[in-house]
Amino acid sequence: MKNVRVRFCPSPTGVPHVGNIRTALFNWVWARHNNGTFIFRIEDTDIERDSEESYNLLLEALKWLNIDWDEGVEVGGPDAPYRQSERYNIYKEVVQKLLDAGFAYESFSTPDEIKQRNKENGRPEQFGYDGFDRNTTKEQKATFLKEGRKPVIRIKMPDHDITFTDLIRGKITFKAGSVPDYVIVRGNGHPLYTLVNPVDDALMGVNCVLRGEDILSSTPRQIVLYKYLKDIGVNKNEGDGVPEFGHLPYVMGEGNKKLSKRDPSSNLFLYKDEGFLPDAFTNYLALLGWAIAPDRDIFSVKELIESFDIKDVNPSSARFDYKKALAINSEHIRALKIDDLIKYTIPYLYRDKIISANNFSNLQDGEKLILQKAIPLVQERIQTLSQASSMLEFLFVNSEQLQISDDAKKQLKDDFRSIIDISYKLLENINSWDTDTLHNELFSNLVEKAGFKPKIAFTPLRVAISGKRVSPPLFESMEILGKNETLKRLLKLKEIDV
RNA sequence: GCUCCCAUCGUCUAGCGGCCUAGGACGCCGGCUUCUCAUGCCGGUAACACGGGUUCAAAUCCCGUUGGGAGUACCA
Repeated sequence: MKNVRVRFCPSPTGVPHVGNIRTALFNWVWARHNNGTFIFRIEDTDIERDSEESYNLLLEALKWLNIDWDEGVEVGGPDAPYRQSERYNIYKEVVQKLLDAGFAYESFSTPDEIKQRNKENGRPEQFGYDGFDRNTTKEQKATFLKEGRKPVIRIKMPDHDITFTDLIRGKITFKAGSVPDYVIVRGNGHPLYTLVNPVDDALMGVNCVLRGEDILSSTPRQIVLYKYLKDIGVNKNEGDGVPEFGHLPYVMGEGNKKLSKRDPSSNLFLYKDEGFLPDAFTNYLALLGWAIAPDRDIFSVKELIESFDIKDVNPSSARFDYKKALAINSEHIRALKIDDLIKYTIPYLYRDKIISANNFSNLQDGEKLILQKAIPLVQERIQTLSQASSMLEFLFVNSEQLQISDDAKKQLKDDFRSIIDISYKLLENINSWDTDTLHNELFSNLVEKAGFKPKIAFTPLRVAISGKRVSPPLFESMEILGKNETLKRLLKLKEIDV
């Protein structure tokens, strides 16, 4: 098998987008599956919109999902630099060669003139450029330059059909004449994406291009350029120099629209902040357009890499379903070993000011102990890591700080004080303070002897202990809090106004 | 307008001519378990867009229609 060389080449604008990152993921997985090379290049030729902040967010995004790269920004490589803003000399040279070979030409027509000509010839406005300047003579050129015109540079498109085999969609043919001669360099000398993307892929020997289907229709013109680049000797790829293409289906948002940058749910960091596990999010992303088996959809990154085949990717677009993503995340959380779950949860608890440090070893001993006992209690109850904060907060405050929610107060029936009384007297005299004893004693006294229904008996205790209507298991929570604190909380509830 | 892509339950998908009275997952609705909430287990709901072919046989192949989407920039 040939050495697969794929790349991810975003332009650093805005915050990392779920659809974009899915593209990065599929490239990365395909590289790893084939023991190939994953290149990370930055396409920052749009001075207006690109930002350094956005670049850093891109790094952070890939780091979060554990997507690493073999060549590219930060790590370097044989084809450095990997930021296009640092490669202008290269492009300048390539353009000159294309011009010399007659594959590209200077075009002096202004947009208005093109529009005007289309109108005069009865062509629709969207027809685009008409090839008018292909044969500009030296004299005409001199006149134009004297007029102060600055030409753009266009690629000469051939007049035959262009066919390629898409890895995901099969054979695709574009009719001759459907793609006009397109601009590769602006009038001000600034190279455009249309040039730099194929040029860098050619120079870096990228032989497999996996990208969103939104650029499917620009593939024919790129194919032409790859061939020209091969002819002028700036294309490392074998054969005619054209890489393989695979156009990934869209990730859709609400309605039938591509998940847009404006849609808040497209922001990758939303999921990080909510506490999606990186592997779980990767799992879900991979499910958008691909399946590991007919009857399974939970898998590890390792399994993904082993099983992934770009040819199995579904060509139709997929909707991002938050609830399904949540369900996948929940399953991953439940499958975690306790120590790992603690490790993953700590940053969120720290962020929410529940605990005092950002990693386990810097925590106070008491906090460590609580976490080790409490995390198993919430493992089956949280769907995201950040949910642990609100669920566990009551274990990290004292009885004075504990808030009793209105929702919890509503659960209290008239006789709750007597239940608290009985419980208090009972618990006061318990010496072995563990879950089983607490359960047995409270159950036999409140339910069996006093005749309360379990739900009636334990609700006031739950409210007293957790301050909430819903909490982790009651007796376990009491054990973690300890006798002293538990009794204080019972007293506190007794004196509350409802 | 022109070019190109897409089409199985509400959603993500399995299916690549017979194993399909279409399988799984999420969601939703019931039930059981139960100290709340979850988990777990059991059950239910629900789809091949339409019309023509090809074939002994079509969700699967071909054509058309309809519907969705993208491109048609001196953005990427």
